[in-house]
Amino acid sequence: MLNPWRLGLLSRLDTLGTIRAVAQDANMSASSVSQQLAVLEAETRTRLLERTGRRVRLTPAGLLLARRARAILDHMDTVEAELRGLTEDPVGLVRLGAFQSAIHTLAVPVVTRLAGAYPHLEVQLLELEPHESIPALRGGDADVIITATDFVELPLGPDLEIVPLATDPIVLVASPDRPVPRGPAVLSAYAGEPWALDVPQSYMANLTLRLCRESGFEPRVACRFSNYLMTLQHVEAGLSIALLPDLAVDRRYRVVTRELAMPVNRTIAAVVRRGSPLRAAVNLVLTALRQQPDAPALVDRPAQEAD
Amino acid sequence: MLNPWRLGLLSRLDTLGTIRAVAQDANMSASSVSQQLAVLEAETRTRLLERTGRRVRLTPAGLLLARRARAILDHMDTVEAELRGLTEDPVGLVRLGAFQSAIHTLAVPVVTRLAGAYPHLEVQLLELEPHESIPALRGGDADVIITATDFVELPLGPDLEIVPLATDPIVLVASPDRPVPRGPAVLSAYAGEPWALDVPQSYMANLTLRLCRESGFEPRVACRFSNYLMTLQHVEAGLSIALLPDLAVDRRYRVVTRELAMPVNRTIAAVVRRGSPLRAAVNLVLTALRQQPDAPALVDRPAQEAD
DNA sequence: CTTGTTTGTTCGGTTCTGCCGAACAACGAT
DNA sequence: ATCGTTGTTCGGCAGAACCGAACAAACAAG
Repeated sequence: MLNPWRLGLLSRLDTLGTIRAVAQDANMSASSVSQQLAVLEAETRTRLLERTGRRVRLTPAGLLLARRARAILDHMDTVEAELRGLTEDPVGLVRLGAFQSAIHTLAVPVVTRLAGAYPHLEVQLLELEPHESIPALRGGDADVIITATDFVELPLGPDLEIVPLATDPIVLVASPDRPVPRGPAVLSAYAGEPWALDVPQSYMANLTLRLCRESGFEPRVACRFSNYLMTLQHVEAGLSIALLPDLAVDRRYRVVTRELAMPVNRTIAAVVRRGSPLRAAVNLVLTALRQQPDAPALVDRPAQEAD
Repeated sequence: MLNPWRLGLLSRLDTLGTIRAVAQDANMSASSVSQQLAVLEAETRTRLLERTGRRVRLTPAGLLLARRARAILDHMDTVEAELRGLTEDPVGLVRLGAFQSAIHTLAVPVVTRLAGAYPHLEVQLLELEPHESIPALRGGDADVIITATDFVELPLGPDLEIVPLATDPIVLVASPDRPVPRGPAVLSAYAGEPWALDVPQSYMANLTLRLCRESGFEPRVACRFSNYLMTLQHVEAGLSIALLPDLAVDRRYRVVTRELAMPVNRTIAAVVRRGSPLRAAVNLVLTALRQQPDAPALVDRPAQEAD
């Protein structure tokens, strides 16, 4: 683990030229500076200094590290400043875009919770499907969006920051009156059932068709709805079964859900614009989204350490 | 000064959820983790943790810092990796672009010095004026360029990295046979002299005209050369005086130089492409450029520290 | 309601890192 | 040749970081 204080000493050595000057500038003794730089050399296992005459010069590696050190310290300063700017209480308007099934399971609870706790914060809710939410975010028409993809790593580019929220498994949903065995569902067992599908070419319709065909049958289409709630009603009435994202299954409907024997997971993530320091209000919404109790936690990175 | 080890603990807390898990993951006791996070809160003077029930949750500020911590640690890892990649000895071709007057004062000495010390390193020298060197660098036709501007902060964008090398003062140059008083030169004293100018619309010609006019006279144009060496010969012969960048004045010519009473300085800087890790050979050339003994050192940044 | 387990925090003692001053070695200027 | 300057090494000390134990609080189970 590279120590930034030592990096700062190296950077100062680059600009001031002599160890004594660095020591004076940092209110330390020259011996300490010498020792710390030696430690830095040991940690990085690289010769950074070169004794030439009675002074010291930076090796190519040392000079590179000195420049990079400045960038790192700037980075840390920026973060610190951003953190301080977050102290002020969150006020203003935050426009939160979410796709349909995320609205009532994620967005609405968050908005109601925040509305009670932060009276000066206004959260505007926009229904934006994944394909339209990214441009809206980039164009400044939304401040935070909730989107879903099949991959954990979204190829969105460096101008956007992704905050994973949860994984959303695709589940089989059926009426409790129907004979549905417990445990993970094997699709081929439902080959003869009437299926509720999304509208043609939509994400879920394509996915359902693909999974059914991979299981060896062509689903019998009982209906096509553009709205998950109508699908749920149809299923609840015992008229069909369907594949839906778990998030879309409102628990108020009398339906049973089963995970798939061949699991299919989407990643639900919040996205914000990067670059300018994050507004306190926006970060608050982000935090509230992550701390939804019913959303399964998502481990995103083990944060490896070096010595 | 924000401690990255502590930041790492915070990041792990974000992903693992509980302090004990962090302690186990980091081979520490839970008490230490708790203490270190408390220290982090004190250093940043911000509440990062929130006790909720018998576990702990991150506040909005804490969650923001955890995410930023990951970015910082990634940054440091990247630098470390780059540094390790620099250990291998520098081989290959480095194309160094420089403008005319920088070639024989900066570039050539560096190339000759490196040629002796690093037999596997090949440095190709290209004459590139400032206005054409930047596109050449961006287009991959050069690996390092030496350029000059009137401002220390070059508005080049985030894809290029600037390494200040020296400041280059504009000086008055005249034949030693001419009566030139010692000390800084006041231009109005040379109103009647014959002037050697660069070609019309060139940088130095425009600058000379502007400075003369600001001093209250129109210079009498004795000649116009596109090449500083020809100008120097003309001046040496006693036929004219001229304003030239100090770097352009080859000491082999029998001329005298005077600083200006109203100093005009250009900044000489090296520029490299940012983004991909720096090649060892390129960094070596960069280092050699910075360590030219006759180039006046340039203090670029005091590297401020916070506690 | 009580008990047991889990979680985070506080306290006292130990270990280790970081710092200083002095002494030392090398270089360069007078 | 002498002196001042620069960087490094060594012994000693202060403070930071760590651990284990004890404590407080919350949730689950009996």
